[in-house]
Amino acid sequence: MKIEEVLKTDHLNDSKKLVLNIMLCAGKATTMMNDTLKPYDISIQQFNVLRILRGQKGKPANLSTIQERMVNKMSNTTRLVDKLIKKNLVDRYICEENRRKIEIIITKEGLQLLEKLDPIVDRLENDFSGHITKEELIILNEILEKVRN
Amino acid sequence: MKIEEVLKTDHLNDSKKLVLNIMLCAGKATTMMNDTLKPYDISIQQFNVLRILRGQKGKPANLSTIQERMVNKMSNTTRLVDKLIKKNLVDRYICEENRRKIEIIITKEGLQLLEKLDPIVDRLENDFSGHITKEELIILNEILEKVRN
DNA sequence: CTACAACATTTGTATGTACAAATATATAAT
DNA sequence: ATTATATATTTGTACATACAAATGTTGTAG
Repeated sequence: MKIEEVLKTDHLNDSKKLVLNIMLCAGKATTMMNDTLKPYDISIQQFNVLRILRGQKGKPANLSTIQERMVNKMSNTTRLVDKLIKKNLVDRYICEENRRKIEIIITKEGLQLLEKLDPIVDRLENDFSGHITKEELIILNEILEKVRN
Repeated sequence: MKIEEVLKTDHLNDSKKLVLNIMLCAGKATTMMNDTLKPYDISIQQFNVLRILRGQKGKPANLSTIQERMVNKMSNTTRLVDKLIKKNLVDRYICEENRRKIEIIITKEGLQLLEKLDPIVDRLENDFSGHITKEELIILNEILEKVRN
């Protein structure tokens, strides 16, 4: 479906189209992801935090480190982590060397949940680019990286 | 900057990269848009509703019509419209033929605000695709439409 | 040692997103 | 006419996003 049909409007220039296409695609990805994660009682952002913590390979992460690496800008990592603690997916300690800092590590339950989710999320990501060829996928990523700068 | 650097992770497959690239680009567009609209005390979603109403060319729109045409799925058009009414940018009436329906029209102030914003938003949209060529822009839109289906 | 700036996190408020339940009105079936 | 069903909107709750202000901690200049 063309952008113009979605918005029931007349001709749009290509720059306007790009912004709308990006937003619509992001909306689609978000919805797919939310629907997939929902049965596991976890939000996209919570899932992202867990993946970042797993990437630490045992080393604890500060709130600011997590915030830096989040895909979407996160303006409230504190509350996000609170929810993960309630679900026993992460633990939080005060850093002994610098008591301003908070150290966060993923629990065994957190790691188990991620292992269960990994193949499910992989499948979803493949589905998301299921309507384009391998070549188009590569071109798309190249141009999108330029758009980001 | 490569996706892997952003996330400080090792190799990612192209499907995963696409989802991340889309989300990062959408985040960039959202931030640019928010920053631009902020001085005018209006959110992206409120701006979108105003544009939809202007597209009606005098005809009133129902809440469900607005909802259909929103770029991002909107699960709460009622409260969004409430805020626009408070700012005198739209008016709301109960439809006489079908009292279940609500008719919403843009006010003169709403139209004036849009006229002021139009060139500013156009510039922003051009900036957004400022790092890619005209040809890349066209290819990008073509492939993104396939991704959306 | 004290005052002050810098840093890291937390809290508060407004807005937006997702979904379910509630309300109100219109249409159809009996 | 009464009941049931569909339609259109509103309200409630939980979570996410954006930003500003507050809190607590560390490092440093005097």
